[in-house]
Amino acid sequence: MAKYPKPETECELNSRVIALSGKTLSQLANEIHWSVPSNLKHDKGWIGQLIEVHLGASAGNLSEPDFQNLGIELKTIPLNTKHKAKETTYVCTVPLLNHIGLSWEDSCVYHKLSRVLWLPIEAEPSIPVAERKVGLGFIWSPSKQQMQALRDDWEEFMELISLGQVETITAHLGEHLQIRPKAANASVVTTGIGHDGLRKQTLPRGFYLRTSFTNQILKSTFQ
DNA sequence: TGGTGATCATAC
DNA sequence: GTATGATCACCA
Repeated sequence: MAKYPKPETECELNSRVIALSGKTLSQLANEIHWSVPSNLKHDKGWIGQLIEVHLGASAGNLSEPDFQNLGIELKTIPLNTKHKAKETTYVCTVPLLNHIGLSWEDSCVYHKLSRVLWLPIEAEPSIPVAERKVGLGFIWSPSKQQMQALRDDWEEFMELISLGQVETITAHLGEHLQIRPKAANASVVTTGIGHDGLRKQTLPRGFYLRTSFTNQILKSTFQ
């Protein structure tokens, strides 16, 4: 029997989230005999994976929700001293090929964000990783307005991509969603559509949620 | 000092 | 390379 079996219901997941709130990362790491890195420079996904184990998320690299049976995606939110989101949130890879006719409802952004368990965690560099505390997580779905806003950004991006303008897209575009590189380094390439309409090797990119968007979610939840 | 562009680890 | 998990590092 696993020490942290997967939660069977949303209610059960919620109780576990409440149990995690207020705990430090060293407490959580000690429970599963993990050592705490002194910084996250070489362990950028460490906190996310630590939380996955504690909540009984299906570990692994499947392109499925973290809690498949519940259809819920887990996302940690790094907070600064003002308790605001410090970083943008990665959503998924940008489809650069075979996206013709792809509808919003069939997009990875729509699916990933339809139901999310947000878990705020202290992330000030001045606080040692071990002493950082987990906040109170909550399960969220986009409001009608948020959904429409995300859709508007997504459609704008997908139009540019289908016109072969991927390389003109910068992180400045998009009100709530943005597109930035998502790769091991700048020499990684994937196939996309060039400005001439032909296939072209280009840098893989991902969709990210701006901090203003996640902060809006935090505010409406905790105000 | 905040946001954009770049990068890190790991499984397959 | 792509998928998972994100934060780092630098420049405006």
